[in-house]
Amino acid sequence: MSDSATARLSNRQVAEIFAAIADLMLILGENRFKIIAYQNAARTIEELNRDIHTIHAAGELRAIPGIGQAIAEKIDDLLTTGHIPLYDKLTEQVPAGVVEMMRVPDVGPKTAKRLWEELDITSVEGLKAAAQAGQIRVLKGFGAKSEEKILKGIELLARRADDRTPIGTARPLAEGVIADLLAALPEGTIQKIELAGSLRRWRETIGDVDILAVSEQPVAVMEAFRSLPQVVDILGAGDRKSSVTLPNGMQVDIRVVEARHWGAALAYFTGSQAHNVAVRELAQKQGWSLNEYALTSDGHPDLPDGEERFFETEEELYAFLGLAWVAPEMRENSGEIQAARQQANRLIEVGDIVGELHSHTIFSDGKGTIAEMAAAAQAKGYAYWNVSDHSIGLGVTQGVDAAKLAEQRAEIDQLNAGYAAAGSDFRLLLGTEVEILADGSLGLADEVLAGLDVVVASIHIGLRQEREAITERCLKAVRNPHVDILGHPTGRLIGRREPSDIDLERVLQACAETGTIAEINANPARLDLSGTYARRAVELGCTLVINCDAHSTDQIDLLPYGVHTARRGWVTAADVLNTRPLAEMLGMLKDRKSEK
DNA sequence: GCCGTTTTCGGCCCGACTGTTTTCAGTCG
Repeated sequence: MSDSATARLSNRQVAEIFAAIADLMLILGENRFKIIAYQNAARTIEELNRDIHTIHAAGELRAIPGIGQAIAEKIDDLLTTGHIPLYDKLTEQVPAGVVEMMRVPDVGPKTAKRLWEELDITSVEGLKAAAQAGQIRVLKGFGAKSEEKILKGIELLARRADDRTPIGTARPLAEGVIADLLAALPEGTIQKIELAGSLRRWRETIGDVDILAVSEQPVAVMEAFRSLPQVVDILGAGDRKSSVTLPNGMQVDIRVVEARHWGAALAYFTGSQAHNVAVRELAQKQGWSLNEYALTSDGHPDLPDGEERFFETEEELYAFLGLAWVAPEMRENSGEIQAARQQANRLIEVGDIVGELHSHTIFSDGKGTIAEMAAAAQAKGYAYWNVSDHSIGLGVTQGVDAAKLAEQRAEIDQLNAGYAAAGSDFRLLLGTEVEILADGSLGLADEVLAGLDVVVASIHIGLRQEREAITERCLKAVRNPHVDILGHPTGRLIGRREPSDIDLERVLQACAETGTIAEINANPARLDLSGTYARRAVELGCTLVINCDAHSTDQIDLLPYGVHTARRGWVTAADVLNTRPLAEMLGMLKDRKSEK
């Protein structure tokens, strides 16, 4: 940890420290419930949609679920002094390499501890050498196979640089596995098959792919699954459950259940774990024990123990427990169970989106012409499409200036006249994605922006500015009456570039005050705003827009990534600008300008 | 360590698979 108490820790960094405390306690054999408390705290902090410094300053740490007196004090220590005495003490007791060893698949805390204490192994490299030399089999309970497994695990660890895969990579691969598996089996072998786990919840990064299927021939499904051409390694091979890895190192698990178990099994394998625990606790209070197959009476007031209830759908299971069906995207134990007691949440759906307000053409870095993009939009059933090429001065790409915009306007007018003549209601709009320059001024003059239909303002350069500078820069753009939409607000690229240090709380507040629309960029590399911040934006009273930021006609198909990200933020169609028909949408933007 | 329309103390989710065992512990999800 840094000696400087002034170094500003991000929510993620704070979360990592609490997760590290939990890891160290695992090795030292601390009370397991205490460890769970630290793990829960780490997870909660990681997923907070407000800056932890803000919450700390407001004295509201204890209001965060899972943060009690003891952990709140430790957060206070960390944020004010840069240290947590307990953490410092734990790191002195356990070599860092021993914690690292737990990252090797199939090496857990017990194994790591024994290897350290009994063989003095304190690093992954040392572990590899010992396994190769056949030194581990001498331990009681270990054999040659254990050594093989460890070496395989280390290889796997090295192969995947990051242990989570961006959803944009994972989803097509997972869908390919399902398609190939269905094709490899005689028709009808599999009655039902669905992605579960974090993919079904549309998390932005995926740990393992979970696939759930119904079949009366589980063994045949297992064999076909493990024989798929893209399988490079088989990690587990049971009669109803198998695990394999794909060439990119991603793990895929499949599980086959009976049809009557589908509802409970799909809920179970969709998770999240925290959501499952909360649902099970709820079941328990009603006298039922819940597993991945069924509810079983256990201490029920009116029933003998052991009575089973099966559910063919998730809806039936939730209803039995007195809950409305919970959308998978909401299942993070962040209030969704309380919400489902009241009523079902009608979240936004892909079909609610009727237009796109952020797109590129060959006038900047896009690959399609205006006409080609428009044709793709019409084919998609959209009612409108805003052409918003980058403004000049972005450096990495050519951009539009006043003259180019006039050229685009002429082309758009002509195309629109054609649509009108053909009796189509589809309309092209002219906008721009104007650069928010380093000082907060914009890449095009106000007079030029005033002549456009919908203006998106975004940051692409100078993303590493310090917090105050980049926040002020953004606020200035948000307050500009000609700016309608703040594009991909944090500039992050998942797994490749951290978000800028922008104070989103202040920026979103300003959006709410000025009526500037905050974007959820649907490109799976961005998903910016994230689900958690989208939820915060709605809480603060912002209107959102979900845009594909398409640079080619096929990128129109990225929309689901944006909509499901919005659903992770509990967003409804009413919260989103481009669910509105053209006239209403433009009216909202106009009202906003007159208020500014 | 957290938490409370059964509790401020006493709970805290459940099962498959693996390897090395002869009945189970460890790991994982």
